[in-house]
Amino acid sequence: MAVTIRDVAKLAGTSVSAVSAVLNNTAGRHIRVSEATRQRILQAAQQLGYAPNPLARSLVTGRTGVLGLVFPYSRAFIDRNPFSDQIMSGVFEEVVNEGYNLMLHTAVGNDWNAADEKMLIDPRVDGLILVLPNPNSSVIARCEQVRFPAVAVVYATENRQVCTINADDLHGGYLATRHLIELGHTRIAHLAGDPKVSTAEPRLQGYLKALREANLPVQAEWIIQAGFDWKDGYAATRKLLQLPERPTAIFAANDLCAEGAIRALREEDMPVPEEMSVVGYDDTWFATMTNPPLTSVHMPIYEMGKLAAEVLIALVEGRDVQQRQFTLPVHLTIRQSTAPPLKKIQ
Amino acid sequence: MAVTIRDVAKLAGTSVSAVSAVLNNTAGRHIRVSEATRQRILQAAQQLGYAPNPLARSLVTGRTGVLGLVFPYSRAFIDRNPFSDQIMSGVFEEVVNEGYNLMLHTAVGNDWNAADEKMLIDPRVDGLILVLPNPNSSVIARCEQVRFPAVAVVYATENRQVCTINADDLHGGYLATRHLIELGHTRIAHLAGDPKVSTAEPRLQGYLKALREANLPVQAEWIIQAGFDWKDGYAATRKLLQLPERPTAIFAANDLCAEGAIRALREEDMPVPEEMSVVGYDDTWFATMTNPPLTSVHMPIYEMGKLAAEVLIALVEGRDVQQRQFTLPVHLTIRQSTAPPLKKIQ
DNA sequence: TAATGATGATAAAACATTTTATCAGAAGTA
DNA sequence: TACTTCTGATAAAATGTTTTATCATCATTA
Repeated sequence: MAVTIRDVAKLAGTSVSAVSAVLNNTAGRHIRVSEATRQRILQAAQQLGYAPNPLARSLVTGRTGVLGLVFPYSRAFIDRNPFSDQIMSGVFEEVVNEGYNLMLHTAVGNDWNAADEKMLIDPRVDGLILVLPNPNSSVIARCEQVRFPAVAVVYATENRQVCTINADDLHGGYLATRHLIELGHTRIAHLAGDPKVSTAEPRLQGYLKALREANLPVQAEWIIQAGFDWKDGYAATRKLLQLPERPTAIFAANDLCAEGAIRALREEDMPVPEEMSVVGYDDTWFATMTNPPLTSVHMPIYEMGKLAAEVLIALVEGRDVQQRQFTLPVHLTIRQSTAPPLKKIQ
Repeated sequence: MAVTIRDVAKLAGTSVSAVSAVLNNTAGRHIRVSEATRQRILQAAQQLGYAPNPLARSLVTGRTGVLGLVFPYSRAFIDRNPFSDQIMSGVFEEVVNEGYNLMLHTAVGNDWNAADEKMLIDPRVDGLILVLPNPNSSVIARCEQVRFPAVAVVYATENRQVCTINADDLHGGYLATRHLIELGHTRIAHLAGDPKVSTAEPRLQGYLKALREANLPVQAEWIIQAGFDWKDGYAATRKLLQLPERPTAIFAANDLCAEGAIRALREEDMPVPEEMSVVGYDDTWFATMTNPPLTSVHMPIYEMGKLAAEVLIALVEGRDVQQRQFTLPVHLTIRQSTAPPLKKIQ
């Protein structure tokens, strides 16, 4: 059906190996071919519209030019989280620029079983980019075990064989909280993220660090186990507002969580930022769309995706990567959801 | 390096073909194998942790179990448009459920050149899902020409060989406009989408149809060529507000465009919906996040993605698909951005 | 008893490449 | 002249499967 290398060879009146050498620009290495036949081959290939079969090629070379991108599958995560878009966007940019292709993988549950792992570590891809909430995922261990090229976008606490990429979430939590302190707030709540997700803990630690540094007491009931979804922020804030002693500022787990908080506040007629300051996290495009626009810790998500692809490609191509762990800097983007606290007239 | 079928055969003390037959559950068709050796083979495969090489398998079977998903590459489209997420989410759901894999493709420019087409129509994928703004894209033509299984998610005006999937955008435009008319509006503007995108025109036609049906005059300066991005809605609305005779309601090209409109109105201290009603389009999760939450035409984007994958899989597996064009229904989701016009006291 | 048919199994072909080994002839060198 | 080296090229091996063809063996039947 499709035109093969044999057809080209026949039309050019030469051998299969000569065609292969010419079309891969590898003539002169093992196989020599004269300029005349070179031209004949090129012309024949052009005439037949020949395209090499990547499967056959990969089978013998052991390389496919395809990278696997692994996402934790959850409809919520993919559907309504700008995070996944941006990381994919970054990965894509690099992958396309470097002439690679991208294969998408996912798990139906939260983690992977042995059968899934076998599905991931697969000759069809040269390497894997693992976007995982859980740094102890068995997939990572498996990749390390069989030395399959992989880069994990995850906040890894321990030293790992696999390259890991994360943002400085500890500093992010610190920046957000310090900003509120500098505005004059002393009663600052934190809506913490899902503790199963690796970024939740360092953000909380950053929050605590800033409080300690300013000699502010840590109020246990102002640290609420919320989550990364919109509804988590909403529910947590409602809980917060029922406390006898209310905070004057909220540092939310991420932008969606912050939006949930703003809604709960709006329902209670507490204007943001006048009566309550709110800081988000991630600083995706979504942060500019809320009302008021969110002050948020900027996470270089796009850059993390791009870097992940970059490192993986280096690994795949055999270049040695000296660095094991990459921690990208964060910064604070100040918008209109934060302001000094109201002076209480007593 | 990796364990092959030959290793399994050797350990089981049998032939390669027997192993293949047993592991593919195809024993009895051409090759017969006794229960005893069957067990030996199974045990050997298990013991060695054998996984078949998909490349080699695909090379001979001509099937890969991989579908290609083609997106128009634009950073804006991928980054900040809930549309792409949802369609991908739908495709993913079906693909995972049916045991297929997904390969992501894109073009750096807006369309594809001949070299790109060769890259898309590729033995590595069994078929293509084409998410294209332009129904006249050469990729579609190419797929039709070489009879490569493909499904296009696009509003196709003409009858095509390739299966196309779209939503009833004409009816959507009609629903949005009729809703405003029923609220009592008589001066309704439309911020039209990019005419190069195939959904723009039918939405405009639906708008016109509703106006005609209600015997309302069509005011040319109230139909503004805007676009599908946030900034387009913002700019168009500013233009609209400078007109001597202002409308009392706006039907925007999509939700992002509507949000831009709301912002421009907020800057001019025109509260929505009191002084201006705004209707969006798409009804993604984003529509619930704006202030006020958007009345919007619900597009079954997720379902379109899912259906696209479903149809393509049917095509790939050789089941005959009787229907060529699939048009999914839309409906209106009413929220708080629309209200009756203010009664003018004269 | 010879022919037929079923059973269990294997060898070999095919898939489309790349890579390695081989080979004939020309040219250069002792 | 005889030996080596270089040049242009091809045949064959290898990649890891599935599929087709072939082959014994044994039971069944005429």
